[in-house]
Amino acid sequence: MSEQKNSKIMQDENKLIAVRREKLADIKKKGHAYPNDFRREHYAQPLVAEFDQFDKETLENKTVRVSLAGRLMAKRVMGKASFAHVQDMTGRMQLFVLRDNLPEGDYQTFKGWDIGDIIAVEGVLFKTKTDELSVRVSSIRLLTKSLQPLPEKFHGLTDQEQRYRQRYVDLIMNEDSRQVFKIRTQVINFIRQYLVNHDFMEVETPMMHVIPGGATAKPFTTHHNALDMELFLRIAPELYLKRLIVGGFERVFEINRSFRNEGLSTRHNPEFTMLEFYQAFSDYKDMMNLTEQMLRSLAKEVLGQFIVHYQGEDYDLEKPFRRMTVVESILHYNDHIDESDLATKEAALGITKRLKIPVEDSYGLGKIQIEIFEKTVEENLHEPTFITEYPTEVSPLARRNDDNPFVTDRFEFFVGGREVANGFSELNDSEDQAERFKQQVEVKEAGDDEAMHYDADYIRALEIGMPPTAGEGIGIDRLVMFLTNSPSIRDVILFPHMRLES
RNA sequence: GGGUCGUUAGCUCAGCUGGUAGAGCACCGCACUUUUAAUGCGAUGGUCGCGCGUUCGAAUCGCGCACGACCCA
Repeated sequence: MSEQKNSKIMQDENKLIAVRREKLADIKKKGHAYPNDFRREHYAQPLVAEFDQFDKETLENKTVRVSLAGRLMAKRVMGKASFAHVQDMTGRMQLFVLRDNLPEGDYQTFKGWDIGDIIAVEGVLFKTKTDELSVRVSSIRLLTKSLQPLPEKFHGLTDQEQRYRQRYVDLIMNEDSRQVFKIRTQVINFIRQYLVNHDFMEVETPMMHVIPGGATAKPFTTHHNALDMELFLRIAPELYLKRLIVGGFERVFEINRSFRNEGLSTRHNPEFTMLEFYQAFSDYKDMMNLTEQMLRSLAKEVLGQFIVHYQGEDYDLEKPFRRMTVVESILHYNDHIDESDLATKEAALGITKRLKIPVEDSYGLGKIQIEIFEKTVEENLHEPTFITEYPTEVSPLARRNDDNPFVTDRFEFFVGGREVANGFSELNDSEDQAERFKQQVEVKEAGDDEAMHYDADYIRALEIGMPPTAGEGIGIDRLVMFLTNSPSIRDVILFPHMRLES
């Protein structure tokens, strides 16, 4: 029967896995195959940090007993002696496994283990002929049998698709990848601490919205069975965070996952992480200053320096960030456009025609300016740059500028040719906000499914009274891309959305 | 949505104008007490992404599809 079963396995799985499955069956026959009674006392990297400085003899005299656990990543058997590497969450440690240092039979067992197995070892630290800190192993156990072979050790896992789909393998094999996600965690920790230190309060607001708001984007829909109602996954937490400002929590932030039902690209994942923060009694200029200081400190903290290397260019975040208006930036990057070309809708339409930018009849001058900006300016904004004075038409939640109501007190922050942040003085005039919502609804009814809904409860909140406030959203994924020199958003998301495997 | 490139052993990749499928590593066996891509010898391993077509004959040529990467809107 076992013969039959084995031959079936051979048909179903490749031989490498079948061999390992037989080894596992053997272990199961002898006892518990997945023991969970080992407790390690040390990690690889800290041991290197503490003991690598000592020479051979000093180390021998210290007799440092250690116990480690992790994944077997290399195994070099030379008769009765072997070298191996075990990898834990901090790094790798070399093992020197000698038959005569182990209990009878254990060495033979060890030789049957595979790269990828999870093992536990005990022994004494020493240095090899080549001066590598290692463990002279006196006890060794298999804790978890690995059935799937890991990629070949020299090249590792290089196929991008496999790295995204099987991130667990990518993390085992690629130090670079581990580093990216460690930095991501540090970025989030730093930002959280930075804001907390500035009296901000971290909050959690709903991810299921009855009315999707706070951004112009297509939402995902879902359904609540008991209430029999359609719900939307949030596209932004903005309107809830500002309700909290109304409620008297004058500085709030949320590191939030938001969802937008758009295409996939190297800059877009359907779910993404954003920081939004709001501060009462401040304006968009305060937000720009805070952003500049926070990003500067962030780079220094997680990279150890102000210089960021991104895709072949160096960015010095210590220098003051550039600031220019939307119109200024268009003029700066387009020799053939002058101010009068952007002053009226008719003139601006001449430019879009010349640049072959598709335009809808419903677009006003503000929207047309932004289309020109996105087409001709955005990708050129490499140096850290704040772009200000966004048209009111494309900023339905932002406060109008006191001197020029055509634009709002809003900015976006760009670096490396990508938008990373968006902030503004908040619109707290409930009547103006109601008007803007109505305009959005009109645009929506005209066919723009990214336009906003009318949110009556939000208007009610503003009527209670929201103090003068400024707020901002920062795309954490894009920020991490920049700081880790990652060309694709998928490189900084542990499990990026992929099509189904065929 | 459009274009370009890719998909061959567990992994990394060769495979020319069509003629019985290859290497390295891994795996299996043997040897080996300081290696680190360990080494030496030997063996095993394939629905060439999927489908249709052209052909005496297709990994190779054509068409379609799937998935991925990059570029463009």
